[in-house]
Amino acid sequence: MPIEIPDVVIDRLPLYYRLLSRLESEGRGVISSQELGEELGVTPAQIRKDLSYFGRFGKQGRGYSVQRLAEELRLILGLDKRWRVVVVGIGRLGRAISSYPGFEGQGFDIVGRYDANPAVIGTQLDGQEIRDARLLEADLSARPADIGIVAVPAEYAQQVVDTLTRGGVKAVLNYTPARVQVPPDTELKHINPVVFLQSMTYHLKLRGRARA
Amino acid sequence: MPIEIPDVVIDRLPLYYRLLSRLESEGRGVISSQELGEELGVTPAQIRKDLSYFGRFGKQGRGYSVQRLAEELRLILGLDKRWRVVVVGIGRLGRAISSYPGFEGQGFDIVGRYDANPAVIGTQLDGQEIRDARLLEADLSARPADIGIVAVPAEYAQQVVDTLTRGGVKAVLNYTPARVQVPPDTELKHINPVVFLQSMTYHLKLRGRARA
DNA sequence: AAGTGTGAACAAGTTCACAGCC
DNA sequence: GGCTGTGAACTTGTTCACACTT
Repeated sequence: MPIEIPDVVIDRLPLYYRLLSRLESEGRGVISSQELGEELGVTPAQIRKDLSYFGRFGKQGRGYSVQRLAEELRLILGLDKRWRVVVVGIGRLGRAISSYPGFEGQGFDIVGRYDANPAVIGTQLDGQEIRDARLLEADLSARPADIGIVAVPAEYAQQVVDTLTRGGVKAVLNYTPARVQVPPDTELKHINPVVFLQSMTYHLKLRGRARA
Repeated sequence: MPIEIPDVVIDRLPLYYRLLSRLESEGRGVISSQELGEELGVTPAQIRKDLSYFGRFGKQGRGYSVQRLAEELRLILGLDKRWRVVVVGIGRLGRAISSYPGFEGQGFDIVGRYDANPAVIGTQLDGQEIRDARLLEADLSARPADIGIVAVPAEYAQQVVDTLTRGGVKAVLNYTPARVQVPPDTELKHINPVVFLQSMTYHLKLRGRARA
């Protein structure tokens, strides 16, 4: 692909993929951009344009083969591979995330769980031992990982991220409210529920539903 | 404000606010858009433009009063009010979310926790009883809530959301992978870690770090 | 001198609309 | 006839650059 593909497009693909994947399992054969759009709340033109960055997957007058398109999206997103994920910080949140049943089926293998709390280190979760966070760097050099999920207290976020990137991790999902720095070749995304809520309250306030 | 404020602008305000709030507690008096931008990875022009939608908060030649700007953002985002939040689905994830210490300090009160599992109903969490999800609708009409957080199994997401909106909730944070419908006057945001990971693997794949 | 606020220029992203193919 | 793929038109969002204020 010679031209640069906008990030917003990439971010929509998993949405398309999820629906296609469901339709595929339901045995649906063909679908139009019209119908996809209705289902997803996106304009049909948007979907066609997005897909056209990657190739011509549809048939005029007919639509898209659900199976074909799902497979193409798997390839585009790299979901035909398995990805090695480490989770650092096995508190309440880290526990919930790392046991999330949705990862495995989508090609994400939790290959390591780390914590700094002596009461937690050495205990088992889903049949896997939680390891001392100090071993993270050595573990990564022995057996690299692709993705790091960070769910430690905010004040440790940066040092954990540094360890991850030094260990060759090229994508970080940060559940901490701290903004962290990563090298330019590393993907970084933040998940912070407070930020989501705060932008929603702006709209709520305009509707006058606030209480003192 | 006569003109419409873009949603992307609203979404950046909590980011600005978080930094300002930290600087405020550190006693920092004044800051320029330049420095704010460096700290946040945003251009100074972006910050000035965003703020200009809401008023003139800076002083030429000087910058912004940290305290003043933090206060203005609190007002804009409605963070001077307290917001009533109910959490539906108290499994591992719902438990982690609803006990997240960041909410309370930011004006979000968890006023109700609901689950459908008899083993969980009636138990305590942070000194609050987990209630039968079937009581949600009645509870909401007696004591309304502003925001609903949904962490139930995906197949129940829509019916929970319907109950919430029927009960007058005007903002929903959906932790479920299911796409749900809400009335047009209701805010809806999704948090789905798999979607985040899937868009990151697109970039990872381009760097050739995948394993079979 | 330094830094805001903002119209104007520019860039990015979305939708239109239709030629072309099934 | 129906629906894709895609340039072109349009809309939205970002950056520039400078008049203005302290």
